[in-house]
Amino acid sequence: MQSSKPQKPTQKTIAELSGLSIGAVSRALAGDTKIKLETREAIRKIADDIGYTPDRAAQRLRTGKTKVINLLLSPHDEIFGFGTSLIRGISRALEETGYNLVVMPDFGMDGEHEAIVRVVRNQLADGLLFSRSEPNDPRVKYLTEAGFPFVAHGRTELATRHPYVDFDNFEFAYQAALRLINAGASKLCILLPPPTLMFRQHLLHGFMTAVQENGMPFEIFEGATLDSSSDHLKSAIEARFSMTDCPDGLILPGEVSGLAAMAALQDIGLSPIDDVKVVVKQTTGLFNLVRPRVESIFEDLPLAGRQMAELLLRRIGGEDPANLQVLQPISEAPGD
Amino acid sequence: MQSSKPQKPTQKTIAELSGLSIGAVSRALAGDTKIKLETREAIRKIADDIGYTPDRAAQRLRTGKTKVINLLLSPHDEIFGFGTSLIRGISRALEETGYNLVVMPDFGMDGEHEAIVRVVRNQLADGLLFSRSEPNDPRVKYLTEAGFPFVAHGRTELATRHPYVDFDNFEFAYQAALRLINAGASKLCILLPPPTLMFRQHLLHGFMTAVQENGMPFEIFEGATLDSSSDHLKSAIEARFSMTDCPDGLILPGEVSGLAAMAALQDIGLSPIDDVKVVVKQTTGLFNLVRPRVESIFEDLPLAGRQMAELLLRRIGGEDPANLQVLQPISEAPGD
DNA sequence: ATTGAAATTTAAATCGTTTTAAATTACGGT
DNA sequence: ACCGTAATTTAAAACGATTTAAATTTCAAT
Repeated sequence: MQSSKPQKPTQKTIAELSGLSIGAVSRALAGDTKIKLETREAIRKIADDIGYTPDRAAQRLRTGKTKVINLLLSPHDEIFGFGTSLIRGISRALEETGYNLVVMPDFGMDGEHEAIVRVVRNQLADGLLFSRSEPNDPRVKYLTEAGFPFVAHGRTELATRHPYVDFDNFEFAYQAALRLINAGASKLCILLPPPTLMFRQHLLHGFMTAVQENGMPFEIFEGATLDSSSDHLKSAIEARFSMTDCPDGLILPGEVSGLAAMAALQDIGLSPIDDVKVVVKQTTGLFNLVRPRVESIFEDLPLAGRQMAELLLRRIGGEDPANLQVLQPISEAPGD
Repeated sequence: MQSSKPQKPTQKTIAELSGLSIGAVSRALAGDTKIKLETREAIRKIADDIGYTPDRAAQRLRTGKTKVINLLLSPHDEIFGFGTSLIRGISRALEETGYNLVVMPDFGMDGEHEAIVRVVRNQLADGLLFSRSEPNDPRVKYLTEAGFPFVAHGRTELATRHPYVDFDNFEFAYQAALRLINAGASKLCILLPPPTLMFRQHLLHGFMTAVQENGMPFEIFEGATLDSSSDHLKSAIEARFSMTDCPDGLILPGEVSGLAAMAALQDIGLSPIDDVKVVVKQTTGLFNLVRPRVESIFEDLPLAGRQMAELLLRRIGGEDPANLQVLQPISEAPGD
């Protein structure tokens, strides 16, 4: 009676069913033209009929290819849903490729490099994705040297050209400043990421270009960075904007910081519309729902994720790293 | 000169170095007491010295254990950073276990069940996590039947007791209603998830209990659910609260919907403080920064993720599913 | 010394695939 | 018919671990 377990079909099953050898089956399924077209089709059919799917572990053991992409998630998600947005984009690109996405939140900088080394040395993945690049990024250096495929979110200042997807933060800051100027602000201020991060430079450069081209008074916000806790950022903003000479135009390159700053302004009795003009970077639809409504410029994170994954696959496929670089332009899409 | 590639150390390397057989090495590293303590220590030492780590693919092929946990990410993130929060908690629990977290966003309900079946049949993971349980959840049924380890976020109405982690949404709605009543609201309203989702029942039940115990007028919000797009929800709220008999107390069990509702109220000239009292469910620090400040009740998602992973590991370890159930109480922590 | 059971170790099979090298079959040209 | 080459297919060796069954060693008790 009762059949003793359906027994997962393997190439051996197909070999027996077709009377061919396992080797022939393997080649046939791989589409090797050394196998007669006729036999290839016959085998393909049997495989489909019995619902054969190759065993990942066996393939991986034999070939060394893991079919795994690793995403290093930084603990600093200064933007709401940063991780999820990226993940969604990546998964989209990986959807039909047979690749799996493994996420590794790195708990503190301490373990991060160790984690990367482990992935490379133990062949835990075929490629690596990470964000928050630094001018002299040690991850980029290590991976480049090891010849391990990766795509960074953000550029670096390293000499060797490596794969990246970056948002045009120069343009973001430049346009944000222009908007403030057009709105009538007379002294501009921008909140920046910590100096270690590459995109601080781009933001700063874009900002400086705009203020200098227009001869505007300005200041770089001190006392907090984009990575500061909301509490800290909020009190820092309150402190600065309680003073008499405070700026009346503020650029906030992140949603959390945008919200924190607006709360701060309102809590000390300033209007983010009339008293201090605000421009935020938006990555979700969040600011469409925040009142009062402030200006925003959109960064498409799911798109970035998709592009990162696509570049990574091409890199794994052997393409020259120097050609795998994408600079994402700013857009005003609502991002929902 | 130049050594020809460091050659990743395997058990064979250790066997040669120690003069023992591969089998002995394997047992020794596994801590098998059939191997003399002395030898075990010697082997352990060699392994550490040469930096041996077992090959995942080989272990997986031989044992059938993947050391992979699969997370099905739903496209309906009605809460900001739902995915990331959960992921963070899960990763925390998996940190030292050797398990990897693979995330699979399911693109539409169509592919979801297919994806689950594939994971089970192809042994793509040792266990599965997913959210948004339904009263008669097909995933729970299938996985229970297949004997495949899983933990659901949310309970079901199924007869067999299965592992879950759930937030006490009854208590959330109950307490939220009480707060509105205490704040002087005279007619309460709650926004609910779609009828297919289990937690709608809990919210509804908690809400009804509170209004009936206090003899309050009430209504269930119609025209939108927690899963509606922000745009749709916003116009629905605007429509309803433009009418004269509208409620003056509103419960919003999600951050996005909370924000959308507040925007709607403000846009039609109502104050979320004076005109319509609002209570939202908070899962991040978001609402600490939203002005005007409204009441909130906190759901700890990273904690839920950690608990889900812990239960899953215990389930994989063979524990009785019926005992692996956690009901998370509400809390007022700021959730940052 | 000898025996037998317990303690320790080894040899070899196995998981499911890919791939090298060898074997077989087919076929056009003489 | 026969030969040589091209076209197909097969047998067997990996990949690196775990595990069954068998072999060896150890050692207390006679």
